[in-house]
Amino acid sequence: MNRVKEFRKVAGLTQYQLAKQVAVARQTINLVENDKYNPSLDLCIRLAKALNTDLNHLFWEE
Amino acid sequence: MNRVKEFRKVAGLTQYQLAKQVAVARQTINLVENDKYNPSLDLCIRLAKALNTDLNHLFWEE
DNA sequence: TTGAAATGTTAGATATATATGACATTTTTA
DNA sequence: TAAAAATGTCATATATATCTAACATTTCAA
Repeated sequence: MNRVKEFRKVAGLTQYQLAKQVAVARQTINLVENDKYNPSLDLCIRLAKALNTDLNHLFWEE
Repeated sequence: MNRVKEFRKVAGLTQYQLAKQVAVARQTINLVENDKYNPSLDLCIRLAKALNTDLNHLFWEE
């Protein structure tokens, strides 16, 4: 249960736009948002930067 | 440049002990500590918990 | 100052993250 | 409400994280 979708919405981005910004396929964003798999640290960091936040806010529970 | 080695030392653990705690091979810990690759988010979270810290402290720069 | 423990590193095998392409469904907008 | 845009999902392919095993080097205690 990460918060990528939530932060993406706040940033006003579509999955496609976010995918382009972090240089992955749109499907990859979709799968990450729906907890269908386990992204690499590198991708997590790129996502956090693209969404103007940090690792804890996106991926750390409690 | 993550801080896994630093936190592991503070916790008084060897690479082998930490590896066992987070259920990976010792070599995986070694490679992560030396930035030889890109761990999965899941492993990062297990490492943060095992070292009593969080994602930002271990892997977020600045 | 030797021997044991810890760490670094390599090679080959396997599991899985990620890509591409395609299509179905849902949501949004004209 | 129809068309367009966004999202969900599947299949196949590829890159790479992670495993095991082995050995070399460094660190540390007796």
